[in-house]
Amino acid sequence: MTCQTCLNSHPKGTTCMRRVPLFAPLSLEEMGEVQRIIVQREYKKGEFIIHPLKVMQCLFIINKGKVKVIRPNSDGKEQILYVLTVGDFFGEQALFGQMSKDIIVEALEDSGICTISKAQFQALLQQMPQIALKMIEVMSSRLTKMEELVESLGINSVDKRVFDLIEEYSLKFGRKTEQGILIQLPLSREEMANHLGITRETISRKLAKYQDEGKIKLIGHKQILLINK
Amino acid sequence: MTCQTCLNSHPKGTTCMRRVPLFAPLSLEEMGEVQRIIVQREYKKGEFIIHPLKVMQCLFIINKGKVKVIRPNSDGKEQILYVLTVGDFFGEQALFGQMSKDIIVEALEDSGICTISKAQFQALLQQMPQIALKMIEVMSSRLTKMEELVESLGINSVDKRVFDLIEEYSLKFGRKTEQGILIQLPLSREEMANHLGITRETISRKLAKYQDEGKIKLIGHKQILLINK
DNA sequence: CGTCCACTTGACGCGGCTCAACAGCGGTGG
DNA sequence: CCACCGCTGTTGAGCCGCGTCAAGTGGACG
Repeated sequence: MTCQTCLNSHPKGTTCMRRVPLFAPLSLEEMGEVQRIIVQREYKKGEFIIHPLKVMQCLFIINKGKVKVIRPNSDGKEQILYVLTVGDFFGEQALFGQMSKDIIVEALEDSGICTISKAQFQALLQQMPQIALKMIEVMSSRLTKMEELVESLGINSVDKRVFDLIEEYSLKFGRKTEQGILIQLPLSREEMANHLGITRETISRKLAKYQDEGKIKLIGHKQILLINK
Repeated sequence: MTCQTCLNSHPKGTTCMRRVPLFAPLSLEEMGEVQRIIVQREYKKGEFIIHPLKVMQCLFIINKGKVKVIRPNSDGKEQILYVLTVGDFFGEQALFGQMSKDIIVEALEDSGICTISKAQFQALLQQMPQIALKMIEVMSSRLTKMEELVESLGINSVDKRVFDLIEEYSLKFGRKTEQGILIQLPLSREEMANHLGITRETISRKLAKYQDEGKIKLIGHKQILLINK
């Protein structure tokens, strides 16, 4: 199956690949070539895309939706490493040796994921070296992001960690309104807690505190208004 | 200045570059080419190699010694991200946009560092695409390492974090003896604490506890014997 | 409209941080 | 060579914040 969604959503032949940073440096013609080896799959919310039990050596590129990347540990806890969204890729670790087996990627909403097999992606890298350079760039910024998370977990107070997360989400998932920035939360309370290395109860209390202080306004469980100062 | 140490330590023309994973896929001839554009510098223990004040856009490759990579934060605390040693490289983030300005790299002991300027390294990547692939591989494993650290900081107890660090160092810096594995610590107590997101006092107490439990034996401040069970 | 699960809120205990005093070590200068 | 000083590490006491356990609430979704 070729990338139906891609083709469908851009009937004139231009593709959704323009939105994927990894392929940004390619010419239209080259993109067409890549397009032909892409296979798209749909995943329902909650479905596992990568899981220790079903091994799939592919590069995955998000075409629609959001996913979370998790490291589960032995006693049932989960560390959420990333929330990835349209244009992001994952699965590259498995393609370059060094795959740390127990990584789980799960769809946060109904998602469309384009996949390229290991063999074909390696051929692609040989054929279009620009992709390799772009890949280094993206991995470099992901590394920076992980380093920031390490810093946050290592030295920031819980209070700062939680508020920093809200500010990060306001940039990525926020929309400006008159009263402030309205944020569509990609994660539940428990998931946010699992990202910040704290418990669900603690994050509840912190959010309640910020609301008392007039910094934010909680709207249901899935939206936060970050109030202008 | 060309890479004096490299040339000196291998008078017959073979180079120390064989020990650098990044250049492992190159032929001898290609290594010679790379050798010619490398500039080596010596750093004293405690000297800064990368620092916000002295900007240097280079790729750095460790030829001798050890360095620590730090993220300092506004209120004086330091998060130690990595301890790098012979064959490792750093500085690549600054070469691919996205440089998070406030990273510090400091020599843990007298070190010899080979540098390649940004322009020359980019030319190298064009000319020898194998290097780009190897670079992706190394960055992928460094990413995995950071993800492990995030997991550790996020969900492991302090007790487990400290002991895991000892076990990690036993693999990297340990030497087998009759009584157990003798570890040459690359970091001081305070630095280990800054790596694990805890305080110097806490790590002292944990180590004392492990010694009481017969798991380790403290030898001065710079060695630990990890006792066989 | 009803059910259920995620979220909220409270009480309590423990672990690691803070502050403080002291010991050990290395470096420096007389 | 030793005396001094500063820095790092150790140990103790007390406190505070987050985790845990438990009960109650509300929103999301069928």
